[in-house]
Parts: sequence; C-alpha cells; structure tokens
Amino acid sequence: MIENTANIPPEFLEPYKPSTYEPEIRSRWIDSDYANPDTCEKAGVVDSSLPAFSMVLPPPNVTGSLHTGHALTCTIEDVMTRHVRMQGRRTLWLPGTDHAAIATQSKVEKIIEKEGLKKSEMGREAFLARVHEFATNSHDTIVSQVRAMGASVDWSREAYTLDDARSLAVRTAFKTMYDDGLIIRGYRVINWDAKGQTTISDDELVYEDRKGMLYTFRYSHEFPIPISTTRPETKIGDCAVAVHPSDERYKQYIGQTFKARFCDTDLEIRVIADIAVDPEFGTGALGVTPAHSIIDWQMSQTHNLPIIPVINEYAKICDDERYPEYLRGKKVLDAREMVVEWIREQGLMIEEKEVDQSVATAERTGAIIEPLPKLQWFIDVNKPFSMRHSNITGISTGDTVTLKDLMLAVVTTNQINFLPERFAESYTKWIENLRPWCISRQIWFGHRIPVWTRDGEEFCGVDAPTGDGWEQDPDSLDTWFSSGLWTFSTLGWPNTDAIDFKTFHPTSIIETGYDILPFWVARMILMSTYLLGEIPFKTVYLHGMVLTADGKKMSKSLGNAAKDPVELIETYGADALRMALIVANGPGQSIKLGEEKIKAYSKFSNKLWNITRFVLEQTSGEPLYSVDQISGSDIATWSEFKEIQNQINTEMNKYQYHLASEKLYHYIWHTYADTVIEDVKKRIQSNDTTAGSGKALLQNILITNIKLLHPFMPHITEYTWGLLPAEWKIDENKLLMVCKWPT
RNA sequence: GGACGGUUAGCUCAGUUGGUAGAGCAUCCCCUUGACGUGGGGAGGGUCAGAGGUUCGAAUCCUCUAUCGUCCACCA
Repeated sequence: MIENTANIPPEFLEPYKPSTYEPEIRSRWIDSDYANPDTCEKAGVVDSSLPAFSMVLPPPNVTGSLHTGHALTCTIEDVMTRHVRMQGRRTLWLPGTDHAAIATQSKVEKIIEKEGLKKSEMGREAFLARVHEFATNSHDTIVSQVRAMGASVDWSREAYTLDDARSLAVRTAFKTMYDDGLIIRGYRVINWDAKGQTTISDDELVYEDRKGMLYTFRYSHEFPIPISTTRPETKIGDCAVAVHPSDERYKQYIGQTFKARFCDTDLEIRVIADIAVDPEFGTGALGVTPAHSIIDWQMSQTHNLPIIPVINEYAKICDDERYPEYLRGKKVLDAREMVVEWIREQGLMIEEKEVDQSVATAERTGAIIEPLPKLQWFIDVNKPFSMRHSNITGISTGDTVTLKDLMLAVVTTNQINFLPERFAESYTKWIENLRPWCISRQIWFGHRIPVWTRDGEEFCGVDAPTGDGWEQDPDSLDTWFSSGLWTFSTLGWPNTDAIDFKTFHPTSIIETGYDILPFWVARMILMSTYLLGEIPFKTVYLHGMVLTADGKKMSKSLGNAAKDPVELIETYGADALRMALIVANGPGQSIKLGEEKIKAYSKFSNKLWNITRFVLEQTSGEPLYSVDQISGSDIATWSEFKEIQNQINTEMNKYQYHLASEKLYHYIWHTYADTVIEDVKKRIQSNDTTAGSGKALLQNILITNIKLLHPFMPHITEYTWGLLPAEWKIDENKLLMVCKWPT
C-alpha cells in the first residue's frame, strides 16, 4: 500500500472536528450572504425561469432559549431551503422572533417578583423597559442558536412581531376589520385569570383532572326542583333553573317564576327549557348562573335572563348589598364552605358526592379560571361581509362571506394542502367549532389596541386621533393577532407594492409543529384570506414533537427539557444533531431523541471525512476523471448509484426527508464505502487495467454524494467541498451551498 | 364523550401505490502496523399487539378488540 499523504490537505490526517470546522464554515456562509436571494441573483446562481421559493421561520418566542423542538424546525426548514436554493430557485427563508405577549410578560413578572418588585409599583413604562430588556437578551440567544444549527436564513430581512413595521401592519389590519364591522366590543363571559389579572383565550387553558364535590340541594324548602352544582357559592347569582324540554318530572314548572331566600339572598328563579340540559346528569335540572358560566351565559342570551355578577376580578364575592355581609369579599373557596354550611343547616342538602372534574387553569400562571362577564374586543368569525378583493378560487371579489367561510374554503378546495393529510380534517373541525375570537388582553406588553375614546366618541385608526382629550384603550392584543400576519407583514405589507411582497407572496410552504396548527396556522389563513384575498402558503408541513428519552412531552414546568441544542452541537456537531432529528422522522411523527442517535451520526461525519481522504489519496494530483471513463462492470455500479440518486430526488421533492436522508446515509456507508471503495481499492493496489474506471467511479460518486448530502449535513459537506482540488469542480469553484443540485 | 395517532428485533424506530421482514444502538464472536478503532467482518434475536375478513399473496387494505398516547369537547 502506497501512503500518499503528501498531496492531500493536512486536515484529513486527523479525525473530523465539528467544533473547529463548523463555526468557520458558518462565517464563510455569512460572508458570502448567499442566504439572501438578492445576492444569489447578483452572483448569477439563480435560474430566473424557475418559480421563487419562500418560507417564514415560525418566530420563536422571546421567552428564553430554544429547545430541541426548535432545532427540529430549523433542520427541516434548512433542508428545504438548501435543496431548492441548489436547484437555482430564488430562495427566501425569512427569520424573526415573536414578542409572545402574555408568555413574556408573565416570565418577567416572575423574575421581578424574586427581586421583591411588583409591576404595579414599577408602573407601565418602567415595567415595559424591563420586558424589552429581557426580550432583547432572549432574542440574542435565539439568534445565536439558530445560527449554530447552520440555518441559512436571510438575516437582512429579520423581523420581530413588535417592531415598527409589524406594528403598522397590526394597526392596519385592526382598522380594516374594525371598519368592516368584524371587530366588535362586547360584554361576554370570558376566561378570567385572577392571578394574571387578564382575559385569556380558550387556547391558553389547561385542563387539570381533580376531585370535586357535587352538591345536590334546593334553594329553599318551597322550591320544587332540586339542583346539583359543584360551585354552590355562585348560586346566589342564579336567575333560572333549566330543564330539558321533554323531562316529565319538571315539565309542569316550565315558564313559572319562583322566589326564594337562598343564603340570605333574594332570588327570583324562572324555570326554563333548554335542550343543552342533560336529563341524566344530577337531578336533571341546572341552576343558571349567567355571569359565571359560558353555557349559562349562552342560555341567558336565548332566554333573555338578567346577568347577576357574583364574583369579581380578584376571585372574591362581589361587594354588593344584595349579598349578605358575611359573604362579601370572601375568597371563592371560603365562600363555598360558608354556603355549603348554610345549606346543611337549613336542611336543604340532599346529597354530597365526590366527582371527577377537570378544572380549567391558566397555562401561564396556573390559576383556576373564573368565567366572568367583561367588556372585551372580539373578532366575529361568523359575521358576513363583502369581500374586497379575492384571488381565492371559488370566492370572487364582492362575494358576501364570513371569516369562517374563507378559512374553510381554501382547505376544502385544496388550495392549501396539509402534510400529513390527516391534519386537514382536524383543521376543518376546529374551524367549524370556532367561536368569536377574543383578542383583547389586560396586559401591558404587546400591541395596544388602536382605539381611542373621548366623551362617548370612539375612534379607530392606524394613527392616534388629533385633538385633546382622547384616551387610548388600555388593553393590548392577543399575541396571535400579530403572528397571524407573519407571512405578509414580513414582506412589506401593508405596502402591497413592496418588491418582496410581490415576489414572495403567497409563500411556498409553512413548516411548524402540529401543536400550533389551530393557533397559528389557522390564524394566518384567516388574516391572509381576509386582508389580501390570498392564501398565505400552498402547503402546510407539520412535524411532530421532540419528546424526552422516556417519551414525555418536554416542558419547562416539569423541568425535563432536554439539553440545550447548543450543548449537543458542541459535543457532536450541528450536522450530527440535524441527521439525528431528520432520519426516520416522518411528518407528524413525534420522536424520542436519544443522545445515542446523535452520536451515531457524528461517527458518520467521520466516515465521510475518511472516505474523502481515501479518494483524494488515490487520485490526488490527478484530474477529475469523466463519467465517460467508467467502463466494464463499473457501469452497473454507476447505474445503481444513479438509481439511488433518482429515488432520493423523488423523495426530496415529496418532502420525504426522513427517507431520503436515511437512504443517502445507508448508501454512502454500506454501499459506497463497504463495497465500491473496497472493490476499487483492490484493483488500484494490484495495478489492474480497470483501475482508471474505478477512479472515475470513486470521484464522481463522491462529488455527487457531497452535494446530495449538503442539505442534511451542510457543514461537513461545505468544508469537504472546499478542500477538494479546484480542477475537480469544473465550473463550480464556489461555495457548495449555491452549487447545482444533481439530477 | 368525540376525533386522531402509535403498537414491527433487548431499546429507539424505518418500511407511501400488498410481492420472500430492515436500520441504528445494545449483546456475542472474529479481524485489524490496512482511508477510517469515532474502524472492519460476522452472528443471535421478530408467528410485524390480538382476532376475523378481502386477496394467488397482507406489517401494508377492511372490520372488531386490547393497550398506550395526543388533541378537542363536556363537566350543572
């Protein structure tokens, strides 16, 4: 065996070192600015006859640092991006961050709490300054993490859901909806978080299974119908008893009104019939408390019942003189005890039974939710309006539609496709059950509602009204309002003449975790179809969750979040982490990420490194042998490789990266290295006449493999590419990330 | 209560138009001054959750059951 190390780059004499080479490669990419499609166009690496490709990075919340779930997002999206960029398409992958209103504010509240500070004492300005400082730090961490993954996003277009451009988009969107009558202010029973002192949406609720007591009793000895409840303390606000219309036991009382003195409070109870009542549950009769139950509130609307508040924003009994003094100001649980005691004393209690119940709690603060009637801003998804402009198939400009119609139409007509397809069904169901979307939040951090009032006058505008005495609504917007605009607020909207907007909208694909399908994906569809009359993206690719090694969902509250991706990158390399995340992990599938798998792919990096070294040793100083020089039995080997390459291309085009990456890995290691190289090695050593053909085979398969592997393992392939002799690269003596994709 | 997903080798999982069961890790054996010990070669290990059906043929399609999980709804 001839040792031919003199002519090969010295790096190859040692094992591949990701921690040394990866940062170097990343700075080469940044210097090149090839992630910016404008730069690619100037450099002439774009084929302008091909359609542009665009995608937004789901903006991570500025609530801290990224976890392995984000690493998965970065990996899949970077694979997509690098693949299409190498195909010569104008390619934009646009990064940014999300201010995440409630999540960020409550995080900072917890931090200042530890310092013995309170936001009410700090005041709005000082507190917000503190939140911005925190958000900025988080942002910087996130940016460095996204970079460390090797993500080829275009930083020159970076956006933030709360920056000036996005704020303008938010105010414009709000005003448009307001003018169309789709944003309305209403007194509704909403989910009130007494701890966070804010409204929260249905999506921010977490249900906890608990044991609770179900009490069955009568309001008074004279009252004919016994009722059951788990919340006796709210019963002092009852105004009706609802029964099923066909319930024989109570039919005779329907329509009658009874007076009762319940817990030293005067009640006037009407018996109403409503099909929402389950005759099998409890006594089959439901005490209606419109102010503190969403269902009851809905009944109060149909039956025109009074709304009597019992509980205030601090989860205490209202200080109202209709209630006895001993209850006023008492906490809910204390009041419950007292009311239960009163019922028992009066001999009105019929049964006390332990039941399973799931209690709604606030995702961020953990507080038990109090349904409360409050004045809030809503987007009415069921209200018909006239479509200003439409590029949506099946919906014409001027058509009368609802937001719900729009959200359903684009999916049922396949203008937007889901991957995996099954999610289209869950999307449709979710939309069909959609209620008015409560968009106001009683928090300081976020987009303030662009509505001003003065002496009963109301003004909604993109800018504040002129003149004195106007006061802006103190509430801010649900964070999903601004993220719903993300696919076009990042491209220059509301300026519809912006070049980016014209070039890159609708975006090609949205790629995100399936857990935010209803919150984010649905709202982007809402905003885009309504405001632009366009779909926001053609395909929705949903990946699964990255679970801990024991199969649990990672959560900060459980403290079981896996290692920081950056730590894994330092140990094994970003390329190894990317492969571990993408191989055999199909769309919609959750994966348990074990460190063993990452380690295995770091070995693969070294294998590829040594394969390259070997090929260089065998052919260094020699030119690139042409494919035409492959002859004899090597032709079959080359065909076999081309077949694998075709399969990989097919899978890549169908977003089946989990299959393509594994196929490539397997081919490189177990066919190319184990069989092809071993075979050619023997022929070279024995100076066989077919050695030249063998060398052509080795070189050409290597070069193509490096390209095919680039989207998955961009660092090592780029670095290796840089070390290959210039004469091997023909017309492509440039960065691999803009070389031509092999077909 | 509703919907969806999983159940394949000890572990983690591939297996997309139905055609003789695959990978990584782990285990065991052998090799190795060789491009690579972050290596190479090999072996053991599965009635593809269970039952039934369609088919010449089913891990794959259909029905049911079990079991684990996720989401949604309800919870007076």
